[in-house]
Amino acid sequence: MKRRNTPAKQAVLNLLNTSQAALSQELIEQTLKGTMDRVTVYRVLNSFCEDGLVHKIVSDDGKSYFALCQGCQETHHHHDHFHFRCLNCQKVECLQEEVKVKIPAGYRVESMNCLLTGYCKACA
Amino acid sequence: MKRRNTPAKQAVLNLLNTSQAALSQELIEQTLKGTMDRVTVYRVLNSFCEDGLVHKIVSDDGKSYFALCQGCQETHHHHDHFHFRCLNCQKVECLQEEVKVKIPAGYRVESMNCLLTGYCKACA
DNA sequence: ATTATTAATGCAATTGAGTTGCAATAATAA
DNA sequence: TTATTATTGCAACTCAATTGCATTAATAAT
Ligand SMILES: [Mn+2]
Ligand SMILES: [Mn+2]
Ligand SMILES: [Zn+2]
Ligand SMILES: [Zn+2]
Repeated sequence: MKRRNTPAKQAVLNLLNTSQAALSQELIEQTLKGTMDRVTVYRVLNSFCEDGLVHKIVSDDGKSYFALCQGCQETHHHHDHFHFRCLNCQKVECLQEEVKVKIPAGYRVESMNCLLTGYCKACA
Repeated sequence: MKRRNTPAKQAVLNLLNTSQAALSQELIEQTLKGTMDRVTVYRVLNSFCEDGLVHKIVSDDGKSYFALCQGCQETHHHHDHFHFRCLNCQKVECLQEEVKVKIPAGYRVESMNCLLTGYCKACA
C-alpha cells in the first residue's frame, strides 16, 4: 500500500515539525479545527507511526502523544529516551536523557515507553 | 474517610500477594469471578493506590496493572523501577532494575512509569 | 446487644480515547 | 483522460474506566 501525499498529512506533519512538544490527537484536532475529521487525525498519526516518521508516547493520563523521530534510521530506530509530562501545562516532551537499562537475561525488548510526570521547568 | 475491612478488599489483596506478576482489573475480575462486581475491583484497586499499598503501571496495551509495593515507606515511596510486559503471555512484571535518570534542571518529577515491552524469559 | 453513622457495594448508565465499516472523494498510475 | 485504489468523513462501535444512586454492611456510639 503506497502512501499518497495529502493536505491532511501535510498539515499534521507541519504541526509536528513546528512543535517542540509531542502532540496528542486532541491537540492536533483543535489546532486544525474544521480542516479535517477527528478520525483522519488518528489515521494520519497511525500511518506516520507505521512509516517510522513519528513515535508514540503512551501517557498515564490515558492519551497518546506523538513526536517526530529525530535521527532515526529507517532500519534502526532508537527511541530509548525518556519523556516528560507536565501536570500543569500538560505538555509532553522528549528528553535528551537516554534510557539505560540492563535487560534481564533471556528477555527480548521490542519497545520501551518511559515517562516521567511532574512539573516542567516553566511550571515547577 | 477511614477505610473499612471487607471481603472484597481481602480477596483482591490476597490475589496480589500471591501473584508474581502485576494484575489488571480484568484478570482479577475473572479470577474472582462471581464474588464481586467489576466496579468494586476498580474501586478497591484505586483505594489501594491511594493508600500506597499498591502501585499502578500504565501499559501501552491500554490497560493498567497493579502490583504490591515492596519496601515502600508510607512517606517515601520508591517506584523507580522498570516494568516489563510480554507480548506473548501478557504478563506484566516489576523488574529489579532501577530507573536511573538525570532529571533536567528546574524540573520536578512526581512519578515515573517506565515500561519495556517484548518477550519474557519464558516466551522469548 | 442495639442503634446510628457512613464506607463499601451492585447495577445501570456514562465518559473518553481510539477503532472500524462503508460509501464518497481524490491522489497517483496507466 | 481514464482507471485504480489510498484517503477521507461520518456514524457506529469497542473497551477501559468512572460516576450516580439506592442498598448493604463494617465500625463506632450508646
Ligand atoms: Mn520521544
Ligand atoms: Mn512495580
Ligand atoms: Zn509545564
Ligand atoms: Zn511471556
